[in-house]
Amino acid sequence: MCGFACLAWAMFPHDTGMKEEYALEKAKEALTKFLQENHLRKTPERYAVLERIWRSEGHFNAESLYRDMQGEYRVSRATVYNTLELLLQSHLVVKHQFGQQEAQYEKVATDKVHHHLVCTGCGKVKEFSDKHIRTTIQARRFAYFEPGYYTLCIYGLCSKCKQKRRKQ
Amino acid sequence: MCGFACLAWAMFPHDTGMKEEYALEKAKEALTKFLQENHLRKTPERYAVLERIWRSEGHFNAESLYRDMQGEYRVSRATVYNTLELLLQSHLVVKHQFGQQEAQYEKVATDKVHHHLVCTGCGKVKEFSDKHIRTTIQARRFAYFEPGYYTLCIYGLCSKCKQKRRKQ
DNA sequence: TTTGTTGCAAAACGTTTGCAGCCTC
DNA sequence: GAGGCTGCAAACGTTTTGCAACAAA
Repeated sequence: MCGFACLAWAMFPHDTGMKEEYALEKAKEALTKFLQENHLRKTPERYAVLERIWRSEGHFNAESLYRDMQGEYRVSRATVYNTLELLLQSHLVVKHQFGQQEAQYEKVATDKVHHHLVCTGCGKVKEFSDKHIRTTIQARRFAYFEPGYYTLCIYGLCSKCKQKRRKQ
Repeated sequence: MCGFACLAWAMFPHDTGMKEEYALEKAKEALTKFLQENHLRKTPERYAVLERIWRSEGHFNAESLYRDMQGEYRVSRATVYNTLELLLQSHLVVKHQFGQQEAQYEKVATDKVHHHLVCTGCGKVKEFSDKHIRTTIQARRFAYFEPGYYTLCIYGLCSKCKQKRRKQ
């Protein structure tokens, strides 16, 4: 048994060939289940946000999500924030706070649990995967704490910024 | 050789009996070295901020640091933020962005590299140490990235919030 | 003397909140 | 029909910025 009782991880097992449609459908089901269990309403806005996120790749922030949705849907900023909070609670989305800038989100659709390299020079964020690190962290148990998900950020200098610093 | 070229970790090796005075003195030396190497000025305000941090324990944020310093020293909020940025760059201080709240800082004085459990229910942050996790992460090398420090946050529910959720 | 650094206050920024009206249940 | 949820805009709190004065080099 994995200490990380993460709905999404369990739902989307290792399957690199998984169709996108299928993933979106599964995500919708998970959201529906979550809303029902918590006696929350199944509003079209909530599904619209979910869809928009599932059609995109990589990191995004609340503002970019809001902007991207204008035109296609009519959803307010407040609803974007509200819905992100719900998706966070249902483990369909993960939130990162890299620099001091705005929060970054990611869908937990694929099984690609990864870690982050954040350059303190230019602020760029790269991803990397390390099975050994992942399993080590996920194997850890806690007496009075139920882990849901984790974020590992390694801060340092990318090669470009390292060179810049040398020249000075 | 450790991939983490962290000034502070190298400077303060495992030594649980280290005198606080000594640690402060070492930290001042490190700051001086950093300022000189980067052609920055050794202002009294910068050393005052360093001292105040070194006399405290645990996490703090910019505002609490600023407030605590009023009376004893006369340092502006802007200088607090500026100096924290310098201490961050010199790896004398580490910065965390837990929830959506303000950033938390910590001195890197002792060798207690630790990880964090963040409760998504009440927002409380607990620390834990795990040598296995630590060494696994620190052993990792990167082709085009020089790691400085890392933060590992495990988000989940503390036992109190877990019980609350059940009752609903 | 030069110019990096300071204090102050205003501005910026992401996020949250209050409220009237809407729509799910 | 009740009240959870929405859009809108104003408010919030943290962090950044602009600028004149100061002081380290």
